[in-house]
Amino acid sequence: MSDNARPISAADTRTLAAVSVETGSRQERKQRTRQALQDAALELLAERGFGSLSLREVTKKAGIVPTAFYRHFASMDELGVALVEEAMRTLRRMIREARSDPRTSTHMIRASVATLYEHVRAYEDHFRFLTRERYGGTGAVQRAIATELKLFASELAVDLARFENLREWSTDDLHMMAELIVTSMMATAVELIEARPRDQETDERITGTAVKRLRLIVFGASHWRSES
Amino acid sequence: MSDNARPISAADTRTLAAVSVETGSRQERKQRTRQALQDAALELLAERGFGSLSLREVTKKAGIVPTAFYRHFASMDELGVALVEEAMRTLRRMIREARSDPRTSTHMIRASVATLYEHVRAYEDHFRFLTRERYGGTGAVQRAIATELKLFASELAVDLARFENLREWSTDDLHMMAELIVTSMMATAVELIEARPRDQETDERITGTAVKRLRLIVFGASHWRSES
DNA sequence: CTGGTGAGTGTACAACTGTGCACTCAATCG
DNA sequence: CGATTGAGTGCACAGTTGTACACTCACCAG
Repeated sequence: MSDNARPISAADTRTLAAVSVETGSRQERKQRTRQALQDAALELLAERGFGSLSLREVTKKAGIVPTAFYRHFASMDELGVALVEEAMRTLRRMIREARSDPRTSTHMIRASVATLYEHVRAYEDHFRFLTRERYGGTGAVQRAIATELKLFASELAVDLARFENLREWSTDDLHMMAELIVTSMMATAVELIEARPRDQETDERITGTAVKRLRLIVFGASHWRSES
Repeated sequence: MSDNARPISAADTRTLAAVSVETGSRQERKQRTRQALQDAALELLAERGFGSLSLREVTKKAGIVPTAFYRHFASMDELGVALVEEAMRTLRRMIREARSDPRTSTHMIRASVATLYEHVRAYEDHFRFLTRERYGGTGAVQRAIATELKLFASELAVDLARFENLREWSTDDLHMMAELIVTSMMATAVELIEARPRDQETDERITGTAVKRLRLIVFGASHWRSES
């Protein structure tokens, strides 16, 4: 493209690692660079897929030399799995919060969407990563997300089983409904992240649609008649 | 260009292009190589994301030299957009078929899922590409898919407006429902493509869940009460 | 028949890729 | 305390990347 001498900024974009004052025990510092690698990757993943992410880029942004990467992960795939775990921890924290005050279904939906909204805005990188790589990913990363998300849906199914309208539902049907809800929430997350322009009005339109969508699903559930 | 000991098979994996007998007019042959490029990309995309796809790989598989790529596309992004259009043509053909015999909602759902199933199996590459890059993609490709899919949902919303139960729905709500249906169908497509093991039983389980899911949405719609 | 057009070729190059190897030197252990 | 460990360094290498440039030569219009 341009005729600049430097192709890519050298090391001025480092995240943590060596730049941070060298304090703490050996283990602590190792843990910190490991986190720096994950942070760097997560940041780079804002505009590109995990598949098109190079080891060198990540280490450069993290502020370490390429070969030092292997002190923390055996491969990029392993980094990816670590990212899945980190992001899923965020997701689980979110559902725990949403679960903390059980009310009537209508208010609960609104409260849940509000909780989702706040978590998406607070942890955009995590949600972007999960939604991007859920289908777009490859190999270990995609598999890890699929597994975790299925587990996540199972937990939700257990919660759903406590509602009166759903008392007579089969486990399979509860699972189906839980997965539909999870997929809907992931779609909402994508819409929030990809939203343009980014103003209050747009956000309210998206969350409003999300509420309607969930309400539609719940209404469907209330009037469900299981048959062949 | 003789007995070079190259690491990767030279040109034995080519798709069409130069390998096909050189017949037809100039335009026809150009069109054929263009298609060969798209086919090659689509095939490579079975196991990797579009972002991590190199121009050289594609041209190698298509059976032409790298620099010849630019005779057909100005960039990889342009190839990507062409792929979106090709895949969307398949999607539209599918919905036209599903729309051809309108029946009662229950039977229509079953028929629609059957149509989806057949098209997914017949054009796996197209569906895999769309579902992968819908969220996982970047830049022009993701935008193109989002636009096309939104258009697609709009068409579906018009169809939905014809149903009696939905006569009084607002345009926005119909849109919301249509998008929910589209997302559900895309999820079904992913499940079918990613299905392991690949036997009749698994396929039936997936399509069965798809039917239930859609039925749940439609039931919800029937009992919907629009309010604040 | 003749000249121009343009799809495809071959060579070249600088940038970037993953990873092997030998190293430093501070934190930790016995 | 001295010995060991292991996170991070620097260099090296071969392979791949996008694309610039000059080219061939079958085709089609005149």
